[in-house]
Amino acid sequence: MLSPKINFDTKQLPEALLPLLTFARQRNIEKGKYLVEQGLHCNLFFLVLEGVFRTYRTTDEQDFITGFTFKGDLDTNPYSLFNNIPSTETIEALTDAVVLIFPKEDLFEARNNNLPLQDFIITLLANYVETLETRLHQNRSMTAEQRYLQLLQTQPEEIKKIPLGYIASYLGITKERLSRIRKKLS
Amino acid sequence: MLSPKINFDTKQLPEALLPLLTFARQRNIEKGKYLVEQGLHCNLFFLVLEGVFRTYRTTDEQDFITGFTFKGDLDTNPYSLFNNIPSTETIEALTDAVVLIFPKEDLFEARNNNLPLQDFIITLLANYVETLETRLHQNRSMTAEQRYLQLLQTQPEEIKKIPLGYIASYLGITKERLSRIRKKLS
DNA sequence: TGCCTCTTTTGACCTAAGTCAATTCAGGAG
DNA sequence: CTCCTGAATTGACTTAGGTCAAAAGAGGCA
Repeated sequence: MLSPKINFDTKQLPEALLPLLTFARQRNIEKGKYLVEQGLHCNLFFLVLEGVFRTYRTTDEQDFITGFTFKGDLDTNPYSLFNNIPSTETIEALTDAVVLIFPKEDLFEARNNNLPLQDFIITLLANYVETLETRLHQNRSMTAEQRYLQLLQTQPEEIKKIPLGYIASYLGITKERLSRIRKKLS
Repeated sequence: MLSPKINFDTKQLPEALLPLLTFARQRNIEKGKYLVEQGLHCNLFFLVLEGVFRTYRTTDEQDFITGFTFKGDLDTNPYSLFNNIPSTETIEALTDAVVLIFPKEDLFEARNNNLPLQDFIITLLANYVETLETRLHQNRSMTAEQRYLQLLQTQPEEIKKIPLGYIASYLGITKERLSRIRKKLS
C-alpha cells in the first residue's frame, strides 16, 4: 500500500483527489487478477473500496511479498508510474475486490495545473519512504516474533483474512517459522 | 541519500533546481557534525559537494545505519521536511565536508509556483521508494556476503572511505561478521 | 619513540531461523 | 459423505549469523 487508511466514506476523499474523481472508474476485480504486473508499465493508481491485495516481487521463481493493501488504502507502483518504465512488482487481488481506478493520463493531466494535488502526492510518497525505512529498521532490530506481534497489533482485523504463507513472506520468514511462532503464542 | 549521483559540475544541476540556486548557501561541515537530528525538525535539504555522510536511527542506545551520502547526492529527511514533524533519523558528517544547503522556507516558497520543481521532487521520492523496496527485498533474498559483494560493486570507491563497523551496520550485520566475510573473500 | 585510543581480527560457543520430509487439516467439487 | 488439493503443522536436523572476550593493528600526538 502506498497510503494507509484514507478516511473515505465515498464522499470523504482527500480534498486534493476530488478533481480526479470525475475520471475515476469503479471496477470489480476477481480474486487472482492483477492490477499491476512486474515487467509491464503501471498506468494507474487505485483506491481499494473492498477486498485485499498483495504486492510482490519475483526473483528466481520465488515470490517475496512487500506489502498488503486493504480497504481505504491507495496503491500503485510509483517508480513505474512516474518514470514511465516497467513495474518492478506485481499487485494481485487476494480476494474478489472493488476498486476506484485513476488512470495515469488523467492523473498526469490533472497534475499540470493543480498544486494541491502535487503536494498531496509528495506527502504520500514522503510518508511511504518513512514506512519503508521503518520496516527496514525493524527487520534488523526486532526478532521475527516481535515483528509478527507488532503486525497483529497494527492490523488486527485485516491480518485474519490473509493466509499464513503470505504473512510469513511479508515478515521475511518461512511459513514453518510463523506456524511455530503462532503455536508458541497461543 | 535521497538521490544517487546527480550529474553536477556546479553549473550542471538539474534544471528544476536552478531557481533554488539563488537561495542556496555553501557551507563547510566539520567531521562529526549533524545536518539533521533525530527528534528535531528537519528544515533543509542539501547537496554534497565534498565528503561523506551517514544516516542512522537510534533505538535502545543502538545505532542502525540506513544509508550513506556521497559527493553528488541530494539528501534530507523527507518525512520530517514535508510533514513538518520531528525527524526520525540523524544525518552526520563522517568526514569534513562541503555542502550546498537549500533551506526549507525557500524550497516551500519556490514550490508554490514551480511545477517542474514539484515533478522533480516527486520523481526523486518515487525513485527513493524503489531503492528502499529493493533493499528490503535484497535483505531477504541474499546472504550477507552477497549483499556486501553487491555493495562493493555499486560503490567501489566510496566504500573505501567508510570504517568497517559502519558498513556492517548498513548491511544489517555485526562487525565481526563483516570482518570474516572480508577475510574469506581475500 | 612510545603511549593511548579506536578499529579490526580471531577464537570458542550459542541461537534464531532455515531446510526437508512427513503428517494432518480444511474447504470445495462431485 | 468422500475424495482431492492446497494450507498448516510438526519433527529432526543444519546453518548463517550473533555474542562475548581477548588479542592484534593502526593512527595521532606528545
